[in-house]
Amino acid sequence: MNPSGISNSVIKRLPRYYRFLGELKKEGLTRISSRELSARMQLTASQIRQDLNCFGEFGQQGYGYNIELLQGEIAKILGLDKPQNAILIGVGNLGKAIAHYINFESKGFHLIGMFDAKESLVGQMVRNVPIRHISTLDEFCRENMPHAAILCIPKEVSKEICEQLIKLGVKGFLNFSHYDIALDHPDVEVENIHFGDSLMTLSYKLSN
Amino acid sequence: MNPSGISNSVIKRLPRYYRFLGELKKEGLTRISSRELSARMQLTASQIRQDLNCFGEFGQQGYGYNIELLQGEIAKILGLDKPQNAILIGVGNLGKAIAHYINFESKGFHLIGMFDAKESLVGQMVRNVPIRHISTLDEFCRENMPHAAILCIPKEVSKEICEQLIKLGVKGFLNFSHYDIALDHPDVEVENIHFGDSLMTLSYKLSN
DNA sequence: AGTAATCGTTACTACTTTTTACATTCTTTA
DNA sequence: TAAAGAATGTAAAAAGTAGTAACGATTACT
Repeated sequence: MNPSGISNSVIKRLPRYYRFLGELKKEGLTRISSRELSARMQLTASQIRQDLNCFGEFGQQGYGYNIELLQGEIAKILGLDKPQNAILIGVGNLGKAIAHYINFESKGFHLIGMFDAKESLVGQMVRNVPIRHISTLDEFCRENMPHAAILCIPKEVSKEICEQLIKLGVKGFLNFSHYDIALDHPDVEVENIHFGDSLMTLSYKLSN
Repeated sequence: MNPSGISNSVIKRLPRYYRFLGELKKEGLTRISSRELSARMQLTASQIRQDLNCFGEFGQQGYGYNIELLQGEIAKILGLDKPQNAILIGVGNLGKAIAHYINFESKGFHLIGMFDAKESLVGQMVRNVPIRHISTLDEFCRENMPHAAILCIPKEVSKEICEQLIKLGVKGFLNFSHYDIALDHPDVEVENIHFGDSLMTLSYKLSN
């Protein structure tokens, strides 16, 4: 169970609900029942009702859910309506791709800065955000107070930068490095994305 | 529980064991006890012993585990010793970064081809692998029989390409698109990586 | 040879997740 | 406007999972 009192499995399903509702909206639908939605999402109707019930009463008996309204509620639950400032550390191949590829705005964040140790990158713009030198991180954070950081840096430098960022008040990390962030900072939230681990897991599943 | 009879939570820990053992090796250590390893990895010793016990008896009473040997065993369990052929579909920002960034060889795979619909990309080389036109996918697969595909394509085209690949015998997917692969192909293995969902989850955790 | 260390393994406990079931409430239609 | 039908919200049960503790057995070390 999460600090918020909602189980992780429920929380992890929320973005998927959000996406599916977006599609239904695109299809021009205005209402849907838990039964219909369950068929589309390959879940049970009761699970959907129970998931939503964690956060409030968004449906109406005899009618179902208003798609637009429900999506809006989920957006609020996810905090998408109040974007948080984020910075990206490490603008190598991966970092650059992430910056180009991900639409932060629609996912609850506002990218306000990018940092790298490589002088030659400094000054370049990616999506109207300038790349700054890592030595200016402290100053930038004290002025702009980012809430979240996306870490696209090698494990070796992760520890130092993480501790620096946590001291500066960063509370959330999207972590692509293999460093185990903040194992003893209970107030820091981390989402890990480890390509390598996913590949090895896939390798396991294919070999067994 | 997995088809293999081992629970998913155990399997997901294997890559991390593998990585930690690699580090210990680098430090010049040759042996370690479950107790010492548990301290480093923030697990309980009991859990480590039980995890490993799913696959065999790799330690010795009174001694502990030989690091090199254990890492080798885990590599075998993960199938890293028998790399499988993989192809990458969609060589945009993300696909290109993945191709540059990930060392497939050390993670159980051998990248043998990349595909895109954009003519201007065709012929370019990334890490000595040529980009081919998507129209040649069928022919290539019939000749080279890839086991796995990394999907870096937009949702809209995912469905079609997935079905094509499954028909061609591809059994594993590393899926970056938001399409729900193979919901009714029980013999197809999928690892999903959804940046957007991870960001939204992080947004939730930061707002609640 | 005896002591200490450490594994492999079983059994237990706790937790989490999902499903079932139904009373309640709303919509719809005649 | 009343009755029938539809679908929710929610509590309680069931199923499934994961983690911990405990201990006999085995090996290393002095």
